[in-house]
Amino acid sequence: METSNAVAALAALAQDNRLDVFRLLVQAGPEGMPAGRVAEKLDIAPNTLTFHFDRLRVAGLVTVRREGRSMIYAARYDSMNALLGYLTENCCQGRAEQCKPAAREKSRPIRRGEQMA
Amino acid sequence: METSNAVAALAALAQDNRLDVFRLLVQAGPEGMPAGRVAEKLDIAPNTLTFHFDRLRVAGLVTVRREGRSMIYAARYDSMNALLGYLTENCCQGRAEQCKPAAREKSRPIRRGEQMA
DNA sequence: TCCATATTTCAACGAATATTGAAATATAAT
DNA sequence: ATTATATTTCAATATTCGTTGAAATATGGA
Repeated sequence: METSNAVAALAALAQDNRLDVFRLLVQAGPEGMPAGRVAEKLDIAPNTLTFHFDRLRVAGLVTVRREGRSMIYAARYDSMNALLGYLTENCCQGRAEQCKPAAREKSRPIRRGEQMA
Repeated sequence: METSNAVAALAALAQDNRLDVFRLLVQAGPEGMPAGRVAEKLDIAPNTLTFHFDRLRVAGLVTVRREGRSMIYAARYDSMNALLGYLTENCCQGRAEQCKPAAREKSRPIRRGEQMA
């Protein structure tokens, strides 16, 4: 992933409504969810939602397909993975461990044989 | 990390100059780099750079300290890690593998009358 | 066909953003 | 004390952003 794409993806996610939308679509799984149901669940006006879906779509983070009267949006897991890869590569000197401070909180258990950075 | 913090961090990185600044600081290591050197390396006006440093600092992504006449900015690896954690947790259903194309089941059209997740 | 449902398009608006130039501040050197 | 260096502050500006309401489009059902 190139830097310009990373900026686009970050910008797409850097808005509370859009981040909520994306998280909901991730939860919904690969089959996606109709726009109306997203609007309902997150209490966002349909036209506002169209605006945000568009941002996510242009940034490559979601796909759309029509199913009858509904437009079904789905998260693009591959794009999210590419973004995580970019951030790990460029903002952690290539290793996620680089980002972990020595005295890290107990956000997750430490597995056997794991390096402590 | 809470969603509002994630949005703040994403917004801080969602700008080409700022992403460049952060990447440079990550490369620079824990000791950081003086503002002037960042300005020089990235060819950004000093006052513009102050604006961007501020955004990164408020978002918790960098620290500053004075060293003589210089202000030395350094990347906060822990914050970056927290952001990566948030994204992995909330946008990949808890596993980075979820985001890899190979790991997800092939998407199929939804049949009429089929219930949505 | 006519009507209801689902979503998008469009114009408008205030708010936030990124950049610039000029002036201010803080520290160091002479 | 004066001058130079490093950075910030401030006001101004153009641009982009997020939301709203009204109207348009697309599909399905009676």
